[in-house]
Amino acid sequence: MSSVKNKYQFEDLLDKHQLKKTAARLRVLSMMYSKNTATSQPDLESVMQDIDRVTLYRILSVFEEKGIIHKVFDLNGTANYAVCHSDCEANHHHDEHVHFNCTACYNVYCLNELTLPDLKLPAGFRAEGFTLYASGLCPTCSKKVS
Amino acid sequence: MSSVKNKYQFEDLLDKHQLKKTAARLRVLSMMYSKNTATSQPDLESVMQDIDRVTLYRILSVFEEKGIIHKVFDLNGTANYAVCHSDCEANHHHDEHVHFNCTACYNVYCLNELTLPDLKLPAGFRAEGFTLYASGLCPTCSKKVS
DNA sequence: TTAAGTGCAAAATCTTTGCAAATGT
DNA sequence: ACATTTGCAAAGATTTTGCACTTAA
Repeated sequence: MSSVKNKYQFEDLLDKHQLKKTAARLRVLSMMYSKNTATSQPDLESVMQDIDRVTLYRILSVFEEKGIIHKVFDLNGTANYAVCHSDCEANHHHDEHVHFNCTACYNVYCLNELTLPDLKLPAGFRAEGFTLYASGLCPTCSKKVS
Repeated sequence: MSSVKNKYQFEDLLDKHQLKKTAARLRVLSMMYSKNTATSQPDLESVMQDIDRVTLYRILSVFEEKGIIHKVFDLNGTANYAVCHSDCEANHHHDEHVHFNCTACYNVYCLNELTLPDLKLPAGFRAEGFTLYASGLCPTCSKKVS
């Protein structure tokens, strides 16, 4: 997966969704693509202190509507946002993957390469989507402990 | 599973955890055991309007600490609480089961009878717990639609 | 030029904290 | 009687809304 993108690809991405290419949006995109973990509103705020808190809320919100990012809740119930992959459509996300929440650093990893095993639900339940949350130690924190 | 309990069993449960048997706590227990879905703070508030909002927060909080209930977040990131089963210990919950979140009525069902299939994580990740969230239509809402 | 996006102020929620009064044991 | 629990008020935190100013196209 080509998670590394340059400035022009971010601009294209915004174009594609009929969003204006503002500095704030480009910075948010650039930050989110540079990390392999999901980003929360507090994360964004602390990194981009010169951008208004409300603007960040609105950027996350419009990116989610357009299907550029998707939302995932961590162990504390805080919303974290991660970039979507090509098969994500607006409001119909391919979030059927595994999220890993580290209990030490609280980072949320999207493990896109894993597929969920099939699962039979009790009679009457009609499942449309699945998300598996795993929690424990991520590679980085795992090293520090052992 | 004997999810139906009477007044005396709730009192025993509180006793066991060295909690005083107050009217508010007994009512919360009774409500949570009578449902097969998880309960959110807003749920509780609307049903028990005569009990102070803060008291409900504190009851949920102490029940969770003692391992009487466990927390699960629904699709909207709202905390929902469900009664724990016998193998739940304080701060070490057996929540390795499947949660089903209905997209129509937003109820959260704990499907305790299902076990999670094994899953291999990428190198470096040390998983301690798993929770699978399924979303779709619950039996009740499923009937209404078809 | 003008529609979209941003910043600021303020409102609306949600959650926590402190303390006095009430309750359970 | 005494420690716990509750209710109320108020503080904190988070998220949303309205509107004037700014910016991208």
